Amino acid sequence: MAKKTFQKLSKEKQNTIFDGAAACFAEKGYYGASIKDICENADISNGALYKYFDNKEELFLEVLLRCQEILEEELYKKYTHIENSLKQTVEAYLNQIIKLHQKYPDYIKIYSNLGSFEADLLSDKLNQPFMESADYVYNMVQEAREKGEIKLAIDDKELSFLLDNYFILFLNSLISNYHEIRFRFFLHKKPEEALTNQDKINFILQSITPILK
Amino acid sequence: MAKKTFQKLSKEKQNTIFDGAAACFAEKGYYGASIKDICENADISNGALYKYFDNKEELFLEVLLRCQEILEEELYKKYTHIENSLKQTVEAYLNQIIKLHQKYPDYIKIYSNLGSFEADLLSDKLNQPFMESADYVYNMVQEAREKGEIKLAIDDKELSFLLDNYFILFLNSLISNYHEIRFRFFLHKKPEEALTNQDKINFILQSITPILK
Amino acid sequence: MAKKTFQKLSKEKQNTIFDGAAACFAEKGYYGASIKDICENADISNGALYKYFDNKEELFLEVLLRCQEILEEELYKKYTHIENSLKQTVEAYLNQIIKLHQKYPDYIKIYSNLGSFEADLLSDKLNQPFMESADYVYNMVQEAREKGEIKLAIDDKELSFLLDNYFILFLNSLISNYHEIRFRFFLHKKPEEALTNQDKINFILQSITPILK
Amino acid sequence: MAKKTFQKLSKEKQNTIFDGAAACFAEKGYYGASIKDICENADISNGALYKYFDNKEELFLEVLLRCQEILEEELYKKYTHIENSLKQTVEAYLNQIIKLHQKYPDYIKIYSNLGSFEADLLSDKLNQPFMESADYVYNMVQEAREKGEIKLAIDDKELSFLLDNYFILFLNSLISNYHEIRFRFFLHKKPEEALTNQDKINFILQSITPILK
DNA sequence: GATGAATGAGACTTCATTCAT
DNA sequence: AATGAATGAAGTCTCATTCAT
Repeated sequence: MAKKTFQKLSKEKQNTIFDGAAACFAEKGYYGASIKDICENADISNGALYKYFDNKEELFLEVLLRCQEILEEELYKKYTHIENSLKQTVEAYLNQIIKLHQKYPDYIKIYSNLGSFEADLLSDKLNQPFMESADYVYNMVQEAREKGEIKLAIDDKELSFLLDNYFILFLNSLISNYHEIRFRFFLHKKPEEALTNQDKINFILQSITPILK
Repeated sequence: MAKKTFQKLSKEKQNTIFDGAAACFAEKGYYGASIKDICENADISNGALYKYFDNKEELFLEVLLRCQEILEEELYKKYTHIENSLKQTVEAYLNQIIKLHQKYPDYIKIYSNLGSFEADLLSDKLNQPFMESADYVYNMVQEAREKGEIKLAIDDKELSFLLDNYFILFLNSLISNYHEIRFRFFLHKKPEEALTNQDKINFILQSITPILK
Repeated sequence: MAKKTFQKLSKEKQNTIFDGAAACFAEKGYYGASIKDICENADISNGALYKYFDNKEELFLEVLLRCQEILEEELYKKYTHIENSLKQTVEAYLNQIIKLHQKYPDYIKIYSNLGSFEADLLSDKLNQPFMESADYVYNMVQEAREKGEIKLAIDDKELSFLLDNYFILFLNSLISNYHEIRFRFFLHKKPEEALTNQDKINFILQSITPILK
Repeated sequence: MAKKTFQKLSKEKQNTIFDGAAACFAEKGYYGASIKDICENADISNGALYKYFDNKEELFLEVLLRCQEILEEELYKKYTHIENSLKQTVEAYLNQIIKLHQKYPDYIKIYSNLGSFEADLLSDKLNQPFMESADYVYNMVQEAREKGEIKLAIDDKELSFLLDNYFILFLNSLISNYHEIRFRFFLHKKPEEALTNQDKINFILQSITPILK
């Protein structure tokens, strides 16, 4: 946990610091990001950082918690209920992921790489994994079930897993070149053709259509 | 490309070196892995590494190529045809992923993190992204279609994307704590309950059953 | 240019660092001098050096500027006017070169080797070559001409070049074994005989006598 | 001294090796030149070098001896007698220096930097300094004296020193940017004006004219 | 509490030299 | 005799962290 000194700072200042750190971690990863760069990005002195956090690892963990906070605030809180159909909710959710990525690209990049090296390295320190997304999707499916929207004889758990897969890999495609190319492959896009986010959304919506009534 | 000196080594020695390097890259990522550690792991002297590769980056790229080679040899070559039903093929493929992971955990970890920081950093050097998997799955679906196995009114591209999502996220669950917990969540496993790979396979097979005849 | 951190140091500390570096560069040249040795000589930590200068090359250039500064302060500023005869001025100048060499042997050695490998290597970085000496000697001759001291029908440019040759090669004899032996040869000194600086000065003065009235 | 293995090689091969080494030493100095580069330049294997010479230092010393040999063969042997006047001999000698430099630029660069760092470092190993040039010039003056060519009341030793200064600094101007600029300064050449070797020769000849009859 | 200079271990890479083939 | 792969010490430079001000 961050030191008291840090907690006395204004929320605004705290977020400025997290933003600077997130930018560095997103660009180069945990090991690649240097304290010097982070301090410059966060607009604080080298010494100040060590007044706020014990060390680099603690700072990284705090940035991860800030990720969680952002997802909570910007994604899950906004979609507690299905307004219309499941299909529309899925579309809205995918669009919200895009907005989220536009607003917080660095945090999203860090989050989506959680499965990667560094996160595992620190996983024993991260008490509660980020299962908000999964939880949210499960609720989404349950509501749709109640509204009788689901045609296919598929279990709620299975369907929510299936949908969450789309969300995870769509998010990855915003961040990783590899996943962008993977979408491009399955959409049969030629190298010279543009691939828009709307193309990907349409593809996903098309994919789930036969599942729904 | 690796230097001549490296190519003169026996395939066995070459692989020993790749294995040592892969272990380090898998554990700590590109930036976190040190040349010193790599050399100790690979059982070569510090200087020798630089007789074999121009620098750390080239070594990493060569390890990625070795990943590709392993996947090619151990996964795709073995499943060119659907022997029985699509469902059985999916099951066999998932089991093959497990075997592959048991035999080459480090390479698989590196591969599955390709979407991450470092890989993107080097992505312009990686000429051909790893789309073998996607290609393989697409063929799998086409064959199933010809055999009239698919019930759901879903496009080949869409279904193969859906299946490939399972493969990717199943593979991730072997490697990343986060994805393991995610499976656990969707399978409604309690913290004290064990989660076996067979559980995950059954869950996936169950999920795709309504899609098939 | 040196970094701010360096410029904040006291002049004394700055010169201590330059002195340490100069000693190493004088002894082993640019490539031969190691950062480790330089830091030990300069009594600073390895890391500190890189807070002061971007890299070894910049440090070397700064040492060269310090050379220039020393020559300016200790040689040229002190002899702006011919007090007595040209001959006496030449003698005084040669003696001043000796004092300078005694006080700053390392800087003088570096300066006198400016024509050498490394300096040329860095010559595009050295904006203004060290032509102070040449300029000074030219003024010396002009003043002597005005005072009617020159007998020989020789141009000012030619005479000043001739004199500057003596100064350069006298300075070299203080530093380089080769040039010391060369003096010894022309003075017909036997191996067992001592060769003093005064011998060399007398020889030069004797040489220019027939040129003067 | 080079090992027997080296001495068994043909003179041609020996010189090829010296040439390659000289090119490296001339470009980067003793410490800056690497054995790897030298071997590539000399077109021999890394191991062969150590069959021919004990180590880098010995190789460097042998290259210096080759310098001496070249000077001997190409400069002093060709001018044992004054054919015409001293002035013409000086001119011929300066032109010969140019030719020598064109033919053996690397050796000449090394030679002219003898006064520098590395040479001193190794000076105790260099048994006989290179006084051939000085000796040659002294003879030149003695012959001129006998022929009654010298007007100025100057001693042979002094005049030969004076002349040798010209030769040394003219040679330096072919090699070092610093000495080139120095000539430019004394010749009052503007930065945009070209400075040819003939300009420098004329300047020197003009300078010595008043000394001669 | 905040600064940023200082530290020295450790990063990647190159080096002169040795030695098995 | 010749090769060039192997060595590991040492090169320059950066790093996370500490500490005097």
